[in-house]
Parts: sequence; C-alpha cells; structure tokens
Amino acid sequence: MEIDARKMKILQAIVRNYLETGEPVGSRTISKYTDLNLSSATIRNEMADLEELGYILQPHTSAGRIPSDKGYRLYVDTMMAEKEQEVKEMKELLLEKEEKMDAMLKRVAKVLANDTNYAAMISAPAVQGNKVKFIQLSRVDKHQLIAVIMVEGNIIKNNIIHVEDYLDDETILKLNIMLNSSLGGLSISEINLAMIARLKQQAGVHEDIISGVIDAVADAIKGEDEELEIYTSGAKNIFRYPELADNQKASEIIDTFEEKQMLSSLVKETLTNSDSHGIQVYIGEESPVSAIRDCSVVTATYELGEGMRGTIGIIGPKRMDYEKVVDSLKGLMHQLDNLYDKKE
Amino acid sequence: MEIDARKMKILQAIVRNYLETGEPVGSRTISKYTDLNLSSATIRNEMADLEELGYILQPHTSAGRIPSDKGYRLYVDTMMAEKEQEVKEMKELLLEKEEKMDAMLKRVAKVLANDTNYAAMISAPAVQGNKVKFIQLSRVDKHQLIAVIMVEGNIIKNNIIHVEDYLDDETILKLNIMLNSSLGGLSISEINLAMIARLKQQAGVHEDIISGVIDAVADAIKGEDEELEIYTSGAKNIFRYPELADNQKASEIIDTFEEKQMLSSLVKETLTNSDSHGIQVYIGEESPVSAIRDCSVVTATYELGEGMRGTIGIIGPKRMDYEKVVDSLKGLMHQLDNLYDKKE
DNA sequence: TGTTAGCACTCGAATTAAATGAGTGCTAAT
DNA sequence: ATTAGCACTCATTTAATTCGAGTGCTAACA
Repeated sequence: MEIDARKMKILQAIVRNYLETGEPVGSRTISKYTDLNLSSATIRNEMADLEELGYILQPHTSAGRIPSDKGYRLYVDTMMAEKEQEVKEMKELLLEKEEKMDAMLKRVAKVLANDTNYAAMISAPAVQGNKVKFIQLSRVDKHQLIAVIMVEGNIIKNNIIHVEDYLDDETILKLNIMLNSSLGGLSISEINLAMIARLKQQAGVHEDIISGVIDAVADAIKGEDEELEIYTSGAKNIFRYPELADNQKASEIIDTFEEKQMLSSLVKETLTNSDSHGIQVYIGEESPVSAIRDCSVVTATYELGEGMRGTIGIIGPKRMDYEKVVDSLKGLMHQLDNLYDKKE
Repeated sequence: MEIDARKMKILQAIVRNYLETGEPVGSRTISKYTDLNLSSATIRNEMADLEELGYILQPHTSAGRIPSDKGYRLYVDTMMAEKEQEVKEMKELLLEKEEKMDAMLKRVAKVLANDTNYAAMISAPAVQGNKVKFIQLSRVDKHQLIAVIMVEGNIIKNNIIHVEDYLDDETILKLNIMLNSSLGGLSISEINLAMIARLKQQAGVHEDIISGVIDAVADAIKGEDEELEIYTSGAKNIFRYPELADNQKASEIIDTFEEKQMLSSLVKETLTNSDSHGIQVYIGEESPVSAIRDCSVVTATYELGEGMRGTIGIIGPKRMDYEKVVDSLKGLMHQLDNLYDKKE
C-alpha cells in the first residue's frame, strides 16, 4: 500500500489537530476539520490504513490516533519542502562588535524561549577555522605569565602559565614576536602539532623552559573547543506540556539543560550534517541525546563571518508547532541582522 | 504560655520525624519515638499547646502536625547553637592556582548537589576589596585596543576598547605605565571616581581620546560586580521531594535556577549579614527570593584570601536535613582545603 | 468500486459510594 | 499532672458504576 494525496491530507489534519490539543484525535473531528468533505466512516478507513503504514498509532483501543515519530517525520519533511526557499534567505550574522559574545548569546536564547514557549539552546560559535588575530604574553609576577589570545569575532581567551625560572623582558618580547608572526592570521585548524614542534625548536636555548609556554598558548587556542559552550533558556516551559511534565521525564530534561554538556552531541551532529539550509529536525528517538527522547528538537545553524558556526535549537514536545518554530528561527535571524546593521 | 523543655523535645521529635518521612506526624508516633515516655494523649495535649504557640500546624483537621516556618526556625536555631564552635574551624580557601575559577566553582556546585541530594548554588567571589595585580593595554588593530586586567585570585577580565584615532606604541606604553603605577595594588573599592578623574587629567593632551580608554578600564575592573556570577547544579533534585515537584512550584524553582540572577538577592543578603560564622538558614518565606518560598536555603560564606567573599548555598525542601547539610558544607570546605594543600 | 449510515462493542476516564484508618478533642478516672 | 477510652472527623483508598468518544464492521447506496 502507498500513501496517496488524500491520506497525506488526512495525516496532516491529524498532526495539526494533535499539535493544538495534545489529545488523541478521532475520525469525527477530522471529518469536520478538513476541506475534503468526507464522513467519519471514510476517515476511519483511511486512518486504519495510515496506522497500518505506521504513520499514526492508537494509545489504546477506542482512543483517537496520535502521530507516530514516522508520522511527524513525514509531516515535517513535506512542510520543510514548502518552506525551503524562504529559509535560504537566512542572513549571516556578523557580530564583530564589542558586545560580549556570551551576554549576546544568553539574550538570544531568552528571546527565543519567550517567543516560542519552548526551551531554547544556543551554542557559542565553534572557533574551528577561525583566525588568530592577536597573541600576547605578559609577565604578571616572577613565576606567572599570562597569555591573551584573541581570535576573529572578538573572542578572547586567557591562560595563566606557571614558569619555574624568571623570564626577562627581552625573552618575553622575543616570544611575543615569534608567536604573532608564526601563528597570527592562521585559523585554528591550521595550527597543527608539526608547527608547534617547529616553534619549540625555534625557541632555541630556552626550549625546555619555553616549551611549557607554547604548549599553554596552543592549549588556550585549541582548548575548550572540546567543550562547547552552550547557553539555554526557558527550561520551565516544558511544564506547559503535560506529556513532558511528569517527574521522571521532567527530571531528566531539566538535568540535561543544567548539565549543558549533554547537549553537545546534538550540537556536534547538527554542525556536521547541516544540509537542508541549516535547519534540521530531530523527532523523539532520532535525537542523539537520549534524555530528551520524548521531545523534538529543531535546530538551525548560524554562521558568524569566517566559518564560525554555532547552533540554535528549540526543544519542545513532539507536538511542537513546527511551522511556527521554523518561522521563529528565521525571524530571530532577521532581528539579529537588524541589530547588526544598526551598530554598523 | 511559654515553651518549656518538654515541649521543646516534642517539637524536635516532630521536626526530625517530618524531615524523614515528609508526612504529617501524629501523636502516637511521637509517644513511641521519644525517650521521655509519654502517652499519645499527653503528646496530644502538648501538641495542642505547640500549635497555639505557632510552632506546628495541621494541614487539615484530623491530620498529624507539620512544623511551621517558626517551628523550623526554632529547631534550626537550637541545632546551630550546638554546632557553632565546630563551624568556626572552617578554613579559608586560597586558590592561587592555575585552575580556572569558573571551572572550579562549577565542580564545587556539582559535588555539593550530589552529596546532599539537594540543589546547590555557588556565587563567584565578589571582587570587592580585591587588589589589582596587573593591567595591560594592547593594540589589536588600528581601532581596537584590548585591556586585560587581572586581580588577585587570578580572576581575569578582558575588555575591548574602540578608539577613533590611532594610538602609537609609545602612547600605549605610557598609558600602561600610568595605569599600573596608579591602580596596581589597589583594591577595587579604593578606586573611586576622584582617582579616575585625576588619571584622566594626567593623560594630558590625549585626555579626550584617552578618557574613553580609562573609562573602559575602570569599567572592566568595576563592571560585572553588579551582576554576580552564580553557578548552580542539581536542580533536578527537587523532583525527589513531592511537596516541591508539582508543576506550578517546580516551574518557578527551575526558572530561578536557570535565570541565576534571581538568586543574586539571596547572595547579596548572605554576604551582608554573614554573622553566625558564615552559615545562615532561610526558611520558606524568610528567603528574599519569593520563587523559592516553599524551599529552605542554607548558605555559607567562603573567603578566598584578601576579602574575596562568595556564597555557597543549598536549596531544598523545608524538611531538608539541616544537620547533614551544615556538615556537608563544612566537609566541602575541608576538601577544598586539602586540594589547595596538595597543589601547593 | 468508493462512500456512507448505522450499530454493536471497547475501554479509558470520570463519577460516585463505601470502607478505611490515622489522628484528634474531650471526658473521666488514676 | 497523666492517661485510658471513646466518639468523631476527614483525607485517602478502593471498588463499582456510568459515560462517552471512538472504533470496526456490515450493509446499503451512488
């Protein structure tokens, strides 16, 4: 058996209705709801087919039907197809302003959560592929150096370095010049171990002392991209949806939001296969994070200038309003765009 | 009517029992529970008195009694009195190590939440009163300077400064010397407006250009102490306690934990009146944060070296195990102490 | 052949009723 | 002052009942 146009329409009607109410939807409801005028009996027949095909399911006999993950998936896919071209116009976000990145991201997450009444997450742009703009090593006191590294997009990293032996001003100056001329302008992916080894050698007599310093600098540049920074907001919104609000589930979801690292696999996956113009949908078990297996996630990839990419995500019940969420994500992009224009 | 020794003992028994079970406790239970052998009838009489005095209350007629906020308060106060001298030995925590402050704080919160099965919060030490260790202004490109400020305790702040006109190396060097000699070693509270004004004047011909720079530096030092940094962990633990786990309440509490700023009034209050050797207890409505009015909070003040003080807090149900929590807080202090010793 | 009306049937949810029992307040005896 | 005893209260539990939305199936119809 194949799914035809009419079955598709009925499926859509079921999904839409279920999104609204959260209740299983029966044949009578649909027979009134849709434009194709069919009696409840016909709908019932079609529904039986849809169930056999695995698009909908009955929580129990003599209840209405609810969409299965597969049903949601079909719905989302067709909807996305309709929206695809609009999505394309998602502007790039350039934020080379002084505004502190983290404050901005937090705000974005908050706005998004408020707009949608779902939970929102946003990952800081991974510095992967970003260029080193500025390195400076300074002496704080006899045994402490501080390394300040700034990459494009105005992200700053600091690293405190402990040294055994006192380094005089001249050595530090020399090191600074060496670091900047060697590493400046390079993207982080271009800084590999071979280069670091060469740098150590260049350091000459001080090699053994300085080795630690360079290690630390490399660490400051590379470091932490293991640990994606993730901001979240609106966790409380899950309580709006009874199907997520029972203790067991809520506890897991809340925990995921607090231990944000648990979301990193989601971010990574999104960044890896960001086709479909950056918007992706994970329904239920499709999500790589098992704690939110009862939720759906809609993610968008954003890009700040030179290949700095991050992820914005909306996490809500499976019956989330996918259309609205996609629109919200787009809307947000525009808003950020405007914000950028104003500051320019 | 006055509360006498026996009433006190009965109250204690009621509180203890309620902490364990979370259920209203009846007269029969107490008559078996306590060492003073009294019949349930006598207990009932005493309970009627305690209720009249406002220390306990009945959720409904013919239910057992539960402690009122006032009852908890009395219980906690007497318990604290017994523990007071032990608390005194709470060691200072010095963390002049390379470990990044925020990572450390997050870890501490996590440990604490796991240990206690309550939710934990910790505020980053307020830089108030801390000494500036190191200031450096560097040019990143034609119109961008970066200010790096490090204060004792290895807290680093960065600030990007936009300048209209190009500043040559010499000017920057001059500024650096000026900033360090003027501000270095001063505590933040010692840096006042008058001093900033004088600095601006000293800047001489560049005054108008440089004014912005100094403002930004001052801002980087002062800034953000408005916005206390707060870390939390273990929010999910509230689901362990049915009296907090209903949607309405859980939603509010979770929100408070996510929007950590809502906890700042709590931190501020704790820091202000940190008598009682740094440990304070807020029961129910006593808390300055209304969203957690159904919880109790136990806070401890910690001090990192020169007057850098922060707050650690445990947030749980009113029937939290106050004794254990106080012990945990002390235990944590010791653990941190050891950690420090090892790294020394 | 596809659509529809009709009907018996199912089964979760809501409603009601009854039973339970922990706990109280009061009184009278110790 | 303490306690045993007893009648009373009332949330909670359990069971029985009703209710109704929704189904599947069959037979009639276009």
